[in-house]
Amino acid sequence: MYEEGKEAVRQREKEKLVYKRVRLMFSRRWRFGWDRFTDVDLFTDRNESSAESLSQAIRAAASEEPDADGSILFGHLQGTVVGLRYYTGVVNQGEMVGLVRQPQNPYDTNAVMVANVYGYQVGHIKKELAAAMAHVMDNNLAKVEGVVHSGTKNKFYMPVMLSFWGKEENKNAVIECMARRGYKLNTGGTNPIGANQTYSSQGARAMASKKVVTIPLTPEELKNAFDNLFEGLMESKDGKKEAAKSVGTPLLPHQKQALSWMCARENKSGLPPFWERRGELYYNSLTCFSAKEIPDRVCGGILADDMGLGKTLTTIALILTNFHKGKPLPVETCEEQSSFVKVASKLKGSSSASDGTGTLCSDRPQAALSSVETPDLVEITDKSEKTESKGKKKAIKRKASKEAPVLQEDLDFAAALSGPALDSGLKRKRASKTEPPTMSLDSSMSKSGADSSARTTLIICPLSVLSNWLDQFEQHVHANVKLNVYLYYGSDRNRCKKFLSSQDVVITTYNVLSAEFGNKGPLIAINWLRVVLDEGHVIRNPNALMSKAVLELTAQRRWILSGTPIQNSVKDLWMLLAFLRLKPFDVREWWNRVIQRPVTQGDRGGLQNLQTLIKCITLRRTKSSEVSGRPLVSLPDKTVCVEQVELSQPEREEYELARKEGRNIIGRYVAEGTVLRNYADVLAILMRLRQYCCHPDLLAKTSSDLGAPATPAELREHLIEKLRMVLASGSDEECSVCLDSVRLPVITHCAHVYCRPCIAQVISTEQDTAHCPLCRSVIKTSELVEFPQEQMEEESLRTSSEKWRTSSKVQALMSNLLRLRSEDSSIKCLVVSQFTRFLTILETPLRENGFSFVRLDGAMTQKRRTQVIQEFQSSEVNSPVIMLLSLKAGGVGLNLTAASHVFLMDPAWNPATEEQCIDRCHRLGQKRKVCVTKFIVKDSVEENMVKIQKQKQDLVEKAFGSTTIDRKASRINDIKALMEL
DNA sequence: ACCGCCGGGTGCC
DNA sequence: ACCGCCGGGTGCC
Repeated sequence: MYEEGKEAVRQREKEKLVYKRVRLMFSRRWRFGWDRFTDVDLFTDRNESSAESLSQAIRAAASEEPDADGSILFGHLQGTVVGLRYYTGVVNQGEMVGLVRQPQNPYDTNAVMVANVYGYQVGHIKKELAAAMAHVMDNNLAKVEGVVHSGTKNKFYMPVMLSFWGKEENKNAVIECMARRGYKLNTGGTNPIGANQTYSSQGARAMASKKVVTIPLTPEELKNAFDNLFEGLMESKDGKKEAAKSVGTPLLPHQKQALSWMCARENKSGLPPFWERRGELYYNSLTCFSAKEIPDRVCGGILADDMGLGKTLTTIALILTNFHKGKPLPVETCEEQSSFVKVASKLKGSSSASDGTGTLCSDRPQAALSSVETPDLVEITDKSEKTESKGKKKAIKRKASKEAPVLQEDLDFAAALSGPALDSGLKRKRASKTEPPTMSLDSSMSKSGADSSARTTLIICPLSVLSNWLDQFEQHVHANVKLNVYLYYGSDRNRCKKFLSSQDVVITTYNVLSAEFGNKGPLIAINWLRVVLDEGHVIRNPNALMSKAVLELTAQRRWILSGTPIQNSVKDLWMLLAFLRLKPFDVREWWNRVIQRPVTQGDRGGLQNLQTLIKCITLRRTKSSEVSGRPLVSLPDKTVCVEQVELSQPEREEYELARKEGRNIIGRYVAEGTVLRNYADVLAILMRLRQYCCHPDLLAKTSSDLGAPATPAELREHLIEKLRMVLASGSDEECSVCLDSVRLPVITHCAHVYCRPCIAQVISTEQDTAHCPLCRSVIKTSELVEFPQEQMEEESLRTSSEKWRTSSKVQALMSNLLRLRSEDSSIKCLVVSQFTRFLTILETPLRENGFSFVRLDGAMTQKRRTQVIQEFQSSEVNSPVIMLLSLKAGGVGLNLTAASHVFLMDPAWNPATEEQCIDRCHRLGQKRKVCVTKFIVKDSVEENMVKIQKQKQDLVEKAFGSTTIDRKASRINDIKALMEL
C-alpha cells in the first residue's frame, strides 16, 4: 500500500507538471513582490518569447495594484480555503492572506488562489464562493482581503475571514452580486471583527481576550505624528567607527557614528523589525507569518540627516570602509602602482565622460583589479554559480527523466505520510519538492549575501548634485589612493557591463537610469554591491518611470540619502520601503493593509508600527542634535552687524520728495480705508523709496509715465502693471495666504499678489464665490495674471549704457570691500541684493577696482549656475573673490562656503529669506568666522522695514493662528508704520 | 476526510 | 436489478 501510494503521487505529479509551471508563476510573483520574475522560471521551457510575454503580463498585473485610497469596507464574509494539502504555504493564527484571481486555471476559470504573506500558495477558495468572488474581482468592484483567524484544524480546508473593500458607488453592486449566489455580506455597523485592530500588532490575540477600545487619531494628531515621524531617529548607541585609511578627510564624531550604523546595517546579523524567534521558527508579529528560515534583513536603510551634516562624506567613507565582510575596499596607492600609470591613462580616455572624472576615473589598471580578487572570493563565486546551475539542472532533469528526483520526492512523500506528528501543526511538508520555500529564500540570500564578486557601488542622483559628488570624491578620498569612479552620463558613456562592474563607483542620474530602463541598458543588468539613491525622496511617486527603474536594480545593499525623507503623506513612504525591499511591505497589498490604511484611518497601533519600522532603518540627525552632550557640528561664529548709511545731500532731497508724495497718497488711502484696494499702488510707492535708498538709477519707468487712468478698467490695468514692475525688480513680496515669500507669483484681477498654489487653494475651497483674501473682490482662476519669473534681463542693459554714477550705499559697500582686501586678500564675499539691476550697477565699481567677481541670479541656466558656483568655490589664486547674488537665486542646497563675508545691500520683508541666504555660507564646511553686514539707510523706509521684521519674528514665535482679519489689519499697520503715518 | 461523492459489485433475511 | 445497499477508492481549483 505504501508503495502504491508513492507511485500514485509520483504519477499525479507528472501529470500536473505542465500546469504547475503556470501556477508557479503566480505563486512566485507573490514571493518576490511581483518584480523578480527573471529568477523564477525554473520550470519554463527556455522559450524566450513565452517567458517574456508572461513576465510582462505579471509586471502589468503588479502595477495595477490599486491605491486603496478612499476605499471603504463593504462587509465581511466567512469563506473556506480548500486544497491546503497541495501547497507548502502555511498560515498562522491571525495571519493575513492574499487572494489572487487565476483566470487561467484549467480546472476552473473562476479560481481564486490564496497565498500567505511571503507569497507561498496556501490553497484555493472553495469553488462556489470563488465563482461569486471572481465576478466581483474581475470587474474591479471590490478588493477582497483575507485573514485566517482560527488556525488550521485539519489538513484539507480552513476558514478564512474575507473583507470586501471598494468605492462607495460599488457597494450595493457587490453586496447584491454576492447575495445572488447565496453569500450574504455581513455589513453590520462598524465592522464586527475590528478591521483596524486586526492589522495592528495586538491583532488576533487582543481581540480574542478583550475588546480593545481605540480612540482614533484626529487628523491633526495624525499630521503631527507624521511630521515627527522622522524626528528623533538618533541612534542611541554611540558606537563609532573609524573610516578606512583611504578616506582622506577625518570624520566628525557624528559621521563616525553614522558610518558605524551603516556598516552594521550592511553586515547583516539579527532580525529585521517585527520578527522574533519562537523556538525553531521566526515569527513576524505584524503579519503573524512565521518561517523556518531567518528572514531577509534589509541591507541598507535611509540616512536622513539634515542637509550639511555630511551624508556624502559618510557615504564615501562607507564605500571605502565596508567592502566585504567588514573589510575595507581594496584600493591601490600611487607609490605601489606607478608602473601601471600607462595603462591607466589608456583607460581614462575611453571612460571619462566629463573632465570632472578625469583625475579619478579608471586610474586603477585592470591588472591591479584582478590581483585584488582573493582566491577566497573566487571560490564563493563558483559556489554560488554551482548552486544556481544545480537548481536549473534539477528542474530540467525532472522533465526529462523521473529517475533522479525520485529519491528526493520519496523522502518528502514519506514525510507527508507521517502526518501531523511530524507537522507540528505549523509547517506542513509538501509531497513534491519541486518548489521548496527554502530554495527561493536561499537563492535570494546567496545572491545578496554570499555573492562576493560584486564590487561596484552605484550612485544615482539628480543632475544638479552630480558635480558635487565628483568634487566630494576628489576632496575626501586620500590623495594617493586610486579609486575608480566612473561618471555614467552623457551620450558617449561606456555601456560595457564588464567595464562598469569593474569600477569601484559608478555615478549616474535618475534620468539616465530611466532612459536605460526602457531600452535595457547595463545598469539594470549588473549585480551591484551597493546602490545609493541620493536625494531619495525624488522617487516617491511609484508611477514614475525612474521609480520603476530603481526597483529593478539588482543590488546587495541599498541606501537612500535624503534630507527631507517625507513630503506629505504615508503614501510616499511605500516607494522607499519597496526600494529597500523591506519585506513584506515591498508588496503593495501588505503595505496598504498593515500600514497605510490603518494609519490614514487614525489607528494608533498602525502608526506605532510605522514608527518602529522607520526607526529600524533610518538614521536622522538635525543640526540641533547632539552627540554625547555636544552639538553635532560646531559652526564658526557668525556676527551680524547693521551698518547705517547716510544719504548724501542730493540723494536725501530726492528721497524726501518722493517720500512726501508717497506719504500723501498712502495717507489718503488710509483715511479712505482703501489701502488694500490700492495695494499695488502702495507697494509701488514703497518700492520706489526702497530703490532710492540703494541707488537712484534703480528706478524703472514708473506708472506715472502711463498717464492718468480714465476708466476703472484702465485703473486696474495700471495697478496690475505696477505690481508687475514691483515683482520684476526682484522684490521679495509676501503672500498673504501662507505669510511667506511668494513662490510662483500670480497677480489677481484686483492687483494683489499670491503664490499660485495658495490662491488656487482659496479658489478651490470657496468654489464659485472665491474672494481675494486682502480686498474681498471676487476672483476667478481665468483672470489670474501669471508673472513669469526672471523676466528682467534686457532692462539691465539699458541701465549700464547710461552714464554710471555712484550712491551712498555703493560707497559704503566699496569701502568695506577695499578694507577687507587690504586686510586679507583671500577673503571672499557675497554681495546680496533683491534688485538684480542693483547687482548690475555694482559691477562697474567692482571692475574699476580690480575685483574678480561672478554673478548668480535667477535668470541663469542651471548649467551656468553650477559653473559659476564651481568657479567661486575654487580655492585657486585667481578665482573670483566676490559673488553678486540675487537674494532669491538658487535653492536651499546652494553651497557657498568659500565666502566668509556677506553684505546684504537691502532689507527683505521676510527675515527668513535673509537667514536662508546667510546660511548658504554659514554651514558645514565653513572654515572662517562669518561676518554679515546689513546696509540700512538711516531715517528711511529701510529702518522701518527692519522694525517690522523684528515684530514679525516675534509674532511667528508666539502663535500661528492668525485670521484673515489679523492679516489685513497687520498689513495696513505695516504700511502705516513704514510711512510713519 | 471520523466526511460526501462516485461508480462497481451485488442482490430475501 | 430501469432499483437500493454496501464498501472501497478517492478527494482543490
